Amino acid sequence: MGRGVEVSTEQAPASGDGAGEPDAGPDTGLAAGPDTGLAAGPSGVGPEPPRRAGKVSASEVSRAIRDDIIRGVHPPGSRLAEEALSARYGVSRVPVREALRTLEAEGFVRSRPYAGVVVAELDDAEAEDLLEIRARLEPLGAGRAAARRTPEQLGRLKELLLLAEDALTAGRLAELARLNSRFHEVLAQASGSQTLSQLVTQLSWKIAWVYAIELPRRAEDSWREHAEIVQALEAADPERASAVVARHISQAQKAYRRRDTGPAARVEDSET
Amino acid sequence: MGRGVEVSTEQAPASGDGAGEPDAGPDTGLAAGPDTGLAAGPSGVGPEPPRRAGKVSASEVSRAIRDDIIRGVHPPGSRLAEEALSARYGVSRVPVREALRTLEAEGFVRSRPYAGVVVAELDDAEAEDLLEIRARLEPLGAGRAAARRTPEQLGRLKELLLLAEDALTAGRLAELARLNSRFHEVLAQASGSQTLSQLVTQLSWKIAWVYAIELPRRAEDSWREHAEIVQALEAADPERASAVVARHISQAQKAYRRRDTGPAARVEDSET
DNA sequence: TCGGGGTCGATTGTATGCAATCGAGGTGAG
DNA sequence: CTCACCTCGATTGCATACAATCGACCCCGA
Repeated sequence: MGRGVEVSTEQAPASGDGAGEPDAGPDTGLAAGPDTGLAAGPSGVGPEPPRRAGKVSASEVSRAIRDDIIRGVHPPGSRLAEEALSARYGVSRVPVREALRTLEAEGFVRSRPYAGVVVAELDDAEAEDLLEIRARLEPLGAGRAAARRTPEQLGRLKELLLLAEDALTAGRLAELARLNSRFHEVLAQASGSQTLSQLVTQLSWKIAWVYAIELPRRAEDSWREHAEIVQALEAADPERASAVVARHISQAQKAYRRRDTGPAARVEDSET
Repeated sequence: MGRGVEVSTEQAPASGDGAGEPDAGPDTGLAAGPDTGLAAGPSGVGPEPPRRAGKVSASEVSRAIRDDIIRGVHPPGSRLAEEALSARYGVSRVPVREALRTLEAEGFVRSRPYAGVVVAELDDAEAEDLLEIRARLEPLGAGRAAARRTPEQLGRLKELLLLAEDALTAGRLAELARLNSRFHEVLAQASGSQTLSQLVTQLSWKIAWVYAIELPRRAEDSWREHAEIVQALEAADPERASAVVARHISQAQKAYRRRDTGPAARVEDSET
C-alpha cells in the first residue's frame, strides 16, 4: 500500500560518535527505506495540520523508532537526541520521551540521567543469549497456543504462511523478515497469556533486530576472514591458513544455525 | 488546584470502580508501609523544595508505582488515573506518564488510548505461565552467571543470603520477599548479559507480584473452600464433601508447588 | 416506561516554556 | 607543557497550559 509522502533527507543519526561500528557498512539499509514510519512532517507542500487524527502518536512513535532501530537506521551505540527524534517523527519531545521509556523497558535503548538515550549494543553474546531465550520460550508459547488458539488466529497464521511463501519465491527478504516477526507475534498472542504473549512479542522484535544487524555484520566478518585467508596464503603459512579457514567455517556454521529466518522454516537442526 | 500539602489520606485507588478485588483485605500493607515509596510530599515540617535533588524522579516514580503494585496498594484491575498518581507521588503528570509507559512495557499495567491505565489482571493461568517462564530462564541466567560473575556480585549474593536468613528467623516475610527479588536481580546482573539480565529482573518483579497477590488470594480461597466443606458436611453430602476436599488439597498442593519463596526459604508449613 | 441522541464534565494526549545538569572548551597557574 | 578549574553552550527533566476524546447524564419522543 502506498504510504504517504516520505522524507528524503533521512538525517543519519550519528555525526561521528563512533561508539559501535567503525562506520563499517554505510549500506546497512539506511537510505533504502521507503518511509520513515510516520507522517514525516511538513517536508512537502503545505504546513498541513500538525498530525493526522485517529492514531495516538506516542505509541506510534515508539513503533516507528523501534522499526528504525531494527532496520538499522539508528545503529547500535548511536545517540538518540530527543529533539532530533522530535523533528524526524514530527511530534514534540513529550511523546518522544514516552516512546523512549517504552523502548528502554524493552531493552532497545539504554539511558542515563542527563546523559541521553543510546541505542543498545548488540554483541555476539547478546545475540546468542537472545536466541537461547527464544529457544526456551517459544515452545512454551506454542504449546499454550495449540491449546487455546482461536480459529481467527489460526487463519491469520495460515495467511501469513502464504504471504511468506510468496515473499520467499519473490526474494523479498525485508518483507520476509517482517512477516517472520508478525508470525511470531500472532503465535504469541494465540498463547492466550498476556505475560507470555507480550514477552515473546518483544522477543520476536529483538530477534528481528538480531537478524537485521547480525547478518550484515556476519557478511562483513566473512569478508574480513576471507582477507585473513588470503594473507595467510600470501605469507605461505599453512598452519595459520588452516586455522583461519577452520574458524571461518565454524563461524559460518554458527551463522547457519541461526538461520531459520521465516515462518516456513522447517528447521530440523539438532540444537547442538 | 492546590496540590501542595495533603498526602496522608493515602487515597485508596478505587473510588468504587470495583473492577478487581472486592476490596478484600484492606490490610494488604497499604497503611503499614513506612513510606509510600517517594518523598511523600511536605507532610512534615515545612514546605521544603518540591523534591530532594539527586534522584531523577521519573524512574523513581516508576519504581514507586511498581512497588506499590507489587505490594497490593494498587490491586489488579484498578484504574491508575494520572492526576491521582501525580498527587500521590508529588510530581507532575509528565514523569507519571513516562513511568506508566515503562510499567506498560513491563506488563504491569495495560493502557488504551483515552481510556487510561489499568493494573494488569493476574489470574491463575498468568501466574502459572510466569513460573514456567522463570523455570526456563533462570537456569540459563544462572549458568551464565556462574561463568561470568564478579567477586563483588558473589559477595553481594552471599550477603543477601545472610540477610534472608535473619529475616526468615525473625519472620519478617515482607522483607524476605524483597530480598528474594533483590537476590534474583543480582543473580541476573551477574549473568553479564544485558538482555538476559533485564528480562530476568523484570521477571523477578513479576514473580514477587505473583507471590504477593496470589498467596493472600490463596488464603482467601482456602477459607472459601473450608466454608464449602462445612456446607457439604451440613448437607450430609459425602460425595460433594469428598470432591471439595480433594479440590482443596489439590489447590494447596499447587500453592505449595509455587512456594520456594526465598533464596533460603525453607518454609515447611502446609498452607492453611 | 424505555430507547435514542445530544451535551457536558472529566481525563487523556500533546505542545510550549523554564529550570537543572553535564560535557566541552578555554584560561591561567605551576 | 600539563593539569586543574571554571565558564558556557547544549541537552535533558519537569511543570504548566491547552486541545482532543470519551463516557455519563439528561432530555426528549414514542
